[in-house]
Amino acid sequence: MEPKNTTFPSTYTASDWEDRLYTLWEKSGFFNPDECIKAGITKVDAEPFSIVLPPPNVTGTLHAGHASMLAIEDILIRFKRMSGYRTLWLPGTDHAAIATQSKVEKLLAGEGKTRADLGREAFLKRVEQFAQESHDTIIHQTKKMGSSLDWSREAYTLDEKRTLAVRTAFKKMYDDGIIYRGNRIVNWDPVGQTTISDDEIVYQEETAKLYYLKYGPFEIATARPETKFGDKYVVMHPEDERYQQYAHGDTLTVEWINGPIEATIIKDEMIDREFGTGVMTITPWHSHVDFDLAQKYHLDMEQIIDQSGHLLPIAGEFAGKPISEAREHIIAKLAGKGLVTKIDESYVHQIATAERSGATVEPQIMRQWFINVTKEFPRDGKTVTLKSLMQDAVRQEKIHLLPERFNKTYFNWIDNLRDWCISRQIWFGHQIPVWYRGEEVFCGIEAPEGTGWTQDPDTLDTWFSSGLWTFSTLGWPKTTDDFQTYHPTTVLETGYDILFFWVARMILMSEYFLADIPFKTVYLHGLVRDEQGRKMSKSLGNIIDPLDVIADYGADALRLSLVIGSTPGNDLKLSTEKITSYRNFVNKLWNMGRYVSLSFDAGNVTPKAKNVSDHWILTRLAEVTAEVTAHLDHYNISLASETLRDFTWNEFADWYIEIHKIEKNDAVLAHVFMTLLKLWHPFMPFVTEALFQTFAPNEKNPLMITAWPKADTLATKDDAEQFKLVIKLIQEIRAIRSIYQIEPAKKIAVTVTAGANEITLTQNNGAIFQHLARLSEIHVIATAADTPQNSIIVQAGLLRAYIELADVVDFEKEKKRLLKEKQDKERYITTLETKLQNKNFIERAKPEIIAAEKTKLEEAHKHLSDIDHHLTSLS
RNA sequence: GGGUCUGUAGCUCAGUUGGUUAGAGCGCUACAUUGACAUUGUAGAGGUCUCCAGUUCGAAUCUGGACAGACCCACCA
Repeated sequence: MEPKNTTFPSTYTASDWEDRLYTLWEKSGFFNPDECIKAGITKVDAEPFSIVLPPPNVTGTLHAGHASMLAIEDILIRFKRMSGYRTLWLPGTDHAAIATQSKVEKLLAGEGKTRADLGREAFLKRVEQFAQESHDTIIHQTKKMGSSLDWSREAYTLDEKRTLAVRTAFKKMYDDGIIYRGNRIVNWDPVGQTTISDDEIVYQEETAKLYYLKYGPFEIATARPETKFGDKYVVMHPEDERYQQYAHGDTLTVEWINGPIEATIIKDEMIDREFGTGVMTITPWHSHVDFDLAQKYHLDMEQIIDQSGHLLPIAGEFAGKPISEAREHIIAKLAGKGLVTKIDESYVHQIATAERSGATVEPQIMRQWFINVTKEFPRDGKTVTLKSLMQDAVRQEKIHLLPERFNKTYFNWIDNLRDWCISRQIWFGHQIPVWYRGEEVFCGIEAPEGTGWTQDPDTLDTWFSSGLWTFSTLGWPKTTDDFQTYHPTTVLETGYDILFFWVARMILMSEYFLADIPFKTVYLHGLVRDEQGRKMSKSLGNIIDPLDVIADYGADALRLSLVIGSTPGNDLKLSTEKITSYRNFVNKLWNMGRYVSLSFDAGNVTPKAKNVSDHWILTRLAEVTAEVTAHLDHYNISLASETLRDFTWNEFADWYIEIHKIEKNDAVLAHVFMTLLKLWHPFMPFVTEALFQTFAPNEKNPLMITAWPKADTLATKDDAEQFKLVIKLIQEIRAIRSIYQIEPAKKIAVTVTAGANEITLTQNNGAIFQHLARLSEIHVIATAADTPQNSIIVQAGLLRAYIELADVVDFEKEKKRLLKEKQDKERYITTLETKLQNKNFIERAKPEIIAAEKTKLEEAHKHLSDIDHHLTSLS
């Protein structure tokens, strides 16, 4: 039979459909919740469901990790939209200050230029041009994934509205004294020529030389002799008995690199007595711990190394030399003076490097802008700090992290949190809204009136603007409808690698400015790795480009492979084999549609269960609908799609469609298939919409906005149960065919029996066997209560089938098979009986479990007696 | 140094509060193939649930320990 629709090809070609369908959806306007309300699809007072897209950096293109983020979020959004929620998914991009600037600087370096050659204005133009190109690429890729984002609300962290939000936020914090400017020790990146935050540091293990130096009567150890010129404090533990003769504050003259200096004894408990000799000298200008110590005792601090990594005049003859060059010379000089006692060549330590430039971070004391995370202020009659606000949001379960174990990591991070340095010495970003004129300082949203003002040249850490993202995108500081409807947002879905960078900072900002949480649930996805579990990187050449995959396999296949097997907090391995297998599944679904189209009659036919197979499939459909809905409600996206896939392939395609070829009920077939299209739509929007449009072309009412299926059914459970047994029995019979290698052409004659008070074979499922004769070469010759002679027994529940195979079967072999089965069964019965005779079990186990065990025992006894009976009949 | 997680079939992993004779996909083996689909179907083989001890009537599941691995945080100079 030809398909009614002769244009229904036997293979689904994703590229023929995807762009067309995305345009169809976009034109419909239904990505925008306002349009859904206008069209009556969503009720005005419906519960809102909102997600703001974690804005990709405008540094280039999207990778597999972005693709997985888009897939997960789109699934949640499409599911909720179909379920009737007022659903908003808001897109945007991030200017990503340092990352973007350094990318452009690299491009410039290729042309032999630096940012200084261009000047601030021309350089910024260049960056913005690059950012615009990246933006366009990213939007194109995002659409290719099928993302149902509301483009009418698109935002950019550096656009006009977000700039207003940033300046408003800065001014408020400045006025409240939360933001302050101060001389403090910061992480200086000598290559990027900017400060960076603690989180932008990557520690790398390095084997270096550890020098043991004579410092007066003491011996100190250092890996960095070049910082030691100004060391005039020597620190030891107050309870260290070796140094009892020295008191805190004592001074003594020691011979040092450039001649004698006066050293002061400091006693402090932070010293580890076990390390080296238990004595160290400090360099407050270039070490965080030393700085803390110097502040504690009000010690002098002196700069030794300049911002480009060269030694200052304090180094005497070494002044002007870069660190790397100076180190060995300094040691040589010290050795000449007899001050080097030992050199440990294999000292392993962690050195701090800048994430972006790769340079070794040099701590420096500099004048920078900070957010004070420990400043106390009143809130609702209590005294709070930014730290405590961040802790409480999660501790009081206003925000749920998924998986929950990240709570601990989160609290741990906050405990160790220091003031956040928010100023950066780069050009691309939000320039700090502070102006100076002589001693005057002005902070405002606009530049101050009058002449002679100059704006602070620094820009803000990019995470300052991203921290405002959940509400700056919704119109804040204005009180817009969007803000009132969609904030706090429902879910934040992002990678666990930016929990601190971003998630924590959004909580900080939202709690401070709105006294509210930014989102209720945080779904933290893992990293996408290659098939061997390695990170994807250019140098390994193992990058899977989402666009390539979409071109070769289609967006739906990519989405499935990114979602199935992916659980919150765990990394995902992606391989082409995996993508291929889901492409196959997409095609399988397409062909199910092709089969359904053979008998599909447009027009709404109410499905009515006739055959037991109908009762079965409708009951299962209802069960699966309920399961999938529950899984999605609990963010178990992988489980939801696996449940659906198993049902679609193993039950609907392999059984129901096969049976439909014999026992037709077109209305039920079409109903189940159409319901499956809806259930699958969030996971694979393209192929489901393509099928939907093929069956019932309706561009105004796409599948995308049809109502999510309900889990009720007209079928009866008993009939469904009965059919399950029949399926099981057929599987047993097929196994026999395989065991005895009975050729497929040969029909098997089967006698089916069931006891009078047990499940009986109705006219209907008796018919199934007869019809199945063609399908699985099973031929039911009778239904009887008696055991036929010389036959093989198979059973499913209380159904039994006797297969008459006298001409093909070696009955000695069959006896052996039965004896083995008997042994297994007896062992099983013993286990069950022991269990059921156990008083503790009877008293403590749940009644359902006991009942289930009893049924199992009953069945096992029945099977055993059947086997016995059959064994005697064989001999 | 502190912390988190993982260890189940050859591979990738499910396994909800302890209770079916421990599951799936891929791979492997055998068979089938004009059929909606060779991007398919049917069946099979394959597991001491890393190891040891404990709690319990009962442990893949809970507790302690060992071993192996992954990751995060932290400038012991």
